Amino acid sequence: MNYWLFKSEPDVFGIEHLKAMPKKTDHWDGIRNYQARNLLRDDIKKGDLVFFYHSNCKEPAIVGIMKVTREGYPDHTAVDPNEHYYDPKSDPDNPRWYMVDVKYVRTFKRPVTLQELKLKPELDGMTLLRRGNRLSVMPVTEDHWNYILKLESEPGA
DNA sequence: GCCAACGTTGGC
DNA sequence: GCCAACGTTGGC
Repeated sequence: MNYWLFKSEPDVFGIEHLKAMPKKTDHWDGIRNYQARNLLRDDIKKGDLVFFYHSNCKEPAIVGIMKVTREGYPDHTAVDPNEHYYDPKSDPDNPRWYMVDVKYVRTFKRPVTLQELKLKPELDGMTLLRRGNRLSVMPVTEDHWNYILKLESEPGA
């Protein structure tokens, strides 16, 4: 079992949106970055746990946990011209982009903010904190995962 | 295959 | 709204 972190803009699709979906489940579509695509296609497995991260907002933070319920399969929004993330170069017979299904597990007792994460020497080297990092799907080590859960249980920063 | 131009991400 | 970082595109 592995751990991951997915970014999403709360104004577009936040953790509350996922919670409100039928079966609290949705597909994580729209990823158009090859490195992230490879993770979705090859490495992210059913049962893996994922931090839900709110990006590009007032208070960037890890806000909860979801679980992978279906492993990588072609992202159909890439071949639909009506979709915002339509990619005209993606061939329906040779899918370029992949997605997984995720299910809402729980919302954190409090958001663990980016600002707070940056202060912790225990999290040095975490992909999310790397300068200039723009990956929207990334791995989280087990140590970092457990440490962040511990932070959640402590009083706010 | 190099690299400048351009577009996007995302924190601040 | 600014801008640094970085991925992608396309001319050569």
